[in-house]
Amino acid sequence: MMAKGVVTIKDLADELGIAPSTVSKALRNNPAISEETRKKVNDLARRMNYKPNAIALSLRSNRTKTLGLVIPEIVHHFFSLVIAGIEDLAYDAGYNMIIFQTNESYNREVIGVQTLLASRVEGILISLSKETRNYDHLRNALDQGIPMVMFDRVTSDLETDKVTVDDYHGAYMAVNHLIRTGCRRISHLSGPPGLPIADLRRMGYSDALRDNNLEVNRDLIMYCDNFKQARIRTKQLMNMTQPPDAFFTVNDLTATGVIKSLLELAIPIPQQVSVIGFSNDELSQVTHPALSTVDQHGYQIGQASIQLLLDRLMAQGAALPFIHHVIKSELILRDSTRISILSE
Amino acid sequence: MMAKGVVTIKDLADELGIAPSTVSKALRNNPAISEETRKKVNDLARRMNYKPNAIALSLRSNRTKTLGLVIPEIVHHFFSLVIAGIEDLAYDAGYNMIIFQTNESYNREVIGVQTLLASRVEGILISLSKETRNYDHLRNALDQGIPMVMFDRVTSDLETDKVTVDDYHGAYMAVNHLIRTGCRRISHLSGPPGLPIADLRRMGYSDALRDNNLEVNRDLIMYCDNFKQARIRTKQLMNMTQPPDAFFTVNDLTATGVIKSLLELAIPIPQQVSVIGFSNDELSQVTHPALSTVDQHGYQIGQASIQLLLDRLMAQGAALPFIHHVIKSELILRDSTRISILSE
DNA sequence: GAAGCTATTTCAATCGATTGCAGCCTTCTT
DNA sequence: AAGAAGGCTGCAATCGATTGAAATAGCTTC
Repeated sequence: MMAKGVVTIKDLADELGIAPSTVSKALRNNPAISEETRKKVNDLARRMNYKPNAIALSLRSNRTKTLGLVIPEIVHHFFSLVIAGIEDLAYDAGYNMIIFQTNESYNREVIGVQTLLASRVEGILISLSKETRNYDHLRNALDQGIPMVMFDRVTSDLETDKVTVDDYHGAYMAVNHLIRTGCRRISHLSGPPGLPIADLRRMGYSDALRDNNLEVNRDLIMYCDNFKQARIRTKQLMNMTQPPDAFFTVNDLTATGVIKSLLELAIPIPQQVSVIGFSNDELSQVTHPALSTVDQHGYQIGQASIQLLLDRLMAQGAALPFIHHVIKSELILRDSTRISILSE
Repeated sequence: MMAKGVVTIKDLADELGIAPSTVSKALRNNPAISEETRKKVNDLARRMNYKPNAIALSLRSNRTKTLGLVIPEIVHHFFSLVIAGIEDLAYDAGYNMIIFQTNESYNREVIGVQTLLASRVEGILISLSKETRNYDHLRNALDQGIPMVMFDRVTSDLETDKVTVDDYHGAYMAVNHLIRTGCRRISHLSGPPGLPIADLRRMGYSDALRDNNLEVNRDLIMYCDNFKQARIRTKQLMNMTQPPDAFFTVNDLTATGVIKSLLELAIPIPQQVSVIGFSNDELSQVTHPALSTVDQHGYQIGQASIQLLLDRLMAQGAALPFIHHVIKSELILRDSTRISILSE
């Protein structure tokens, strides 16, 4: 049975000795078809396990029920959370997701977007690669009328819906908490300048200091966003004549490097030095002491992004205003920071 | 310019006053077309930013250049590594990936596979959900001639290519190392019975004990595979009159729970108690002490899986033998285990 | 000048499904 | 008994691109 591979409407028609168009109408419950024929067709379709060819349907309807996702790296807890959020809602709305990872390469991002366009995705979700400075590939997509939502790594050069976390405010809250618990020399291990999320977090850090009448000391700010570098930088910083009494890092992995180095130096956390990361990765609950951090709510970012895209698809090209949805970040206090000692 | 949306071959033909078939042949460098026409067509195509409609091509050629991936959860370091391995090679081979996550639900797995079939993917990569006991949805796909590769969570009920990590051997190596470094009462925190990867790791544990003439003590084996439970179980076990001197856990997150509890109990690691996890997640280098573990090589598993699938697609349905590719696991020794003290 | 060649181009069918319209067959009406 | 009406079914075009076959134009040759 069914050695021929895939069953088409024509196969059903031939089997029953009727026209393909009749079969099609019967399957779609067109009222012009008699009850008898309808039943015959449906029965046979079930028996032969007929499934409509989505490709043919797409060609005819010009709808692919497919969305494209372009993402820097899947192997990041944050991004995989975003993907999960997107997947879950896309699935409920009956959309397939084609996923491209750019590995932070601009070239792959361009090719990815082009491939998605060739596949006739109905919409695109994208988080920009670290290298991306030119947006022609995205303008191209927008010109073709493909709706787009940028999330997390966005640019103000394009008019699209956007979803970001309030990096600035998250950083501000974190640093403010450090100050309120008595820290005065707070070091910041930051991401590369020019990367918006890193810049925003650095600004939040600086502004929190200023608002508390603390000077921003450039010697305490380093560009360092991974575990290995953090190990080195921490020891350098702790060797200063006036070492920091707290670290605020651009991500959790960097913070774990700080913690590890501090433990090796036998510096008590948080009694002598406090540490706050950023992301609330899985690993933040696992360190000793458990890491205080800022939750980015990746799953919600994913959900908000796909929701904006679905809304726009629903609107059928009606001119909805562009929305920039800012997801609230949340300060998660664990054991790498002191309990608030200053109350106002 | 280009307000009409997407450019088709017919648009080019109308613009030049020639037939669509001529345009098509010119674009594909058919020798029957004059140099002059070819140039005119290619120039216009570039100017109007013509891109062939992949849907139409798929319908005609019956090739979608798309593969399907069904995976329990994206938000797992191991699985995201696998996806990355798959993505990278699929991309190089010119294939798109449609991804479905089942969230460990059998129903979603069935729907996912059916959707992939409707989308006419050319092949399927799948890691079974924890619930899956019936394989009709997969047999269905195989009957339609869709090649399939199962990875990590596989079943012997189906004849397909498979890629797994040598869980048994990894566990055996881990426990053997514990014994060689002097541990005698080794507890195992295991995954649910019936889940092949958990069963294999438990067997590796038991066999290593037996081969070293140690008894398998059922009191030291617990079903516990997450951080929270591990915190509780560890304290229970350490309260025994003869507490364990080592823990081997089914995954890294569980191991981090053990470490945290031991630290709280002020039990020195590895001097009094050793710990080995399984996976080599990002978090294993982050604990204090850094966690010894077994690397599953997720990225390679992904690469091996997609390679098997691509090979089969290349073979054009020729009857290749089914391959079960077992990826070597690797014991990663960090600071939660002692240095080998017994040499033979 | 008619037949034959060659170089180009167009026609038409195809992939699988959908759908407005035409057409056929019954049956009812007058 | 002829014509109208209504119920079903089939025809053909369509979506975008490809490709073998047919057609056309231009040119040579005897």
